[in-house]
Amino acid sequence: MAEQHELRDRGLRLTPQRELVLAAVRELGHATPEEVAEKVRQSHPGINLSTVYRNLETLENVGLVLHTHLGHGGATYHAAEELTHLHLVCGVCGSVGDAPIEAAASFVTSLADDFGFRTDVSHFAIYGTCADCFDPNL
Amino acid sequence: MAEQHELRDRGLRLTPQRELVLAAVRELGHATPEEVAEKVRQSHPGINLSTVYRNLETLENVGLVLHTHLGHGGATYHAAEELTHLHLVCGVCGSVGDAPIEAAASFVTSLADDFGFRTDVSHFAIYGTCADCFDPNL
DNA sequence: AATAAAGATGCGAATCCCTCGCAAGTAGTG
DNA sequence: CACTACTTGCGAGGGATTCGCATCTTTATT
Repeated sequence: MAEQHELRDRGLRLTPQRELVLAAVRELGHATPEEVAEKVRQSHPGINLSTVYRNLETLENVGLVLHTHLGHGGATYHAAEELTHLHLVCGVCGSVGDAPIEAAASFVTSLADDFGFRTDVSHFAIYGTCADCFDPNL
Repeated sequence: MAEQHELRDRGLRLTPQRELVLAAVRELGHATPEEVAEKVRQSHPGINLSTVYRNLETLENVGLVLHTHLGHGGATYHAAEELTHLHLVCGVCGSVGDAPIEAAASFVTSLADDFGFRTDVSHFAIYGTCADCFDPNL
């Protein structure tokens, strides 16, 4: 249960940077590498952006972290265990809303049944306009 | 019906570059700015990449073209009228498969009803693993 | 047709985001 | 405590996109 184990059990070395990157992703919910770096710098000012990128990649390789492309360009990282919702990305305000994964269940099933396509919910980003930005007058 | 009108009617000037960019997007189905530029160069070798970017943006502003983020990083552009399908992006081979938009109809409806979220099908990219890359042994 | 004003284009520089290479530092092992 | 492999920091490198600006075109007007 100690954090050390989850890293070492997966064959990773325990470095302060690595642990901080993972902790940051978990705290932030979803964040860009830049945001993760900023978070980590609160307790470890010297961390290098390259290190953040490399650790995110490493953590993703062992399944502790996942990334999604939410549109703008950069990737967004999530802790693997927090992926219990869909991401509703608003193209107007850029906000990322959540919706329960079950909302997509039948959709996912029909894609699998009809097209043999296995939808990866972790990479599932939905674009549109959120309720706040949707103006009936337009 | 003439192409001139669809551009001028939307307040845009008619330039050879603009028309060629639009034509290229229509011919290509979906393409990156780079690919559009390459296509345009077949008949207008001197076109500048900046011009392609600017025109894609302009055409998008007036609704003739749309873009999606298919994951890798760069945006992919589509002619607005050709958006009659969903994009199933395979994370393994990178292929972009199609599925009829109706497959998502009930999903879109429930997001609207339950969350007030208006899903923009044009920006709708679905990540997962295509039938060809899906190996039951994994 | 000639002309003026608004817009577009080309070009090069500048950014942004991310990746690399390398030397120095550090965790894990016996 | 020493050794080896993996990590980190740092700076350079690279690809994609954006910007600034001078020049040229399209359009609306004479």
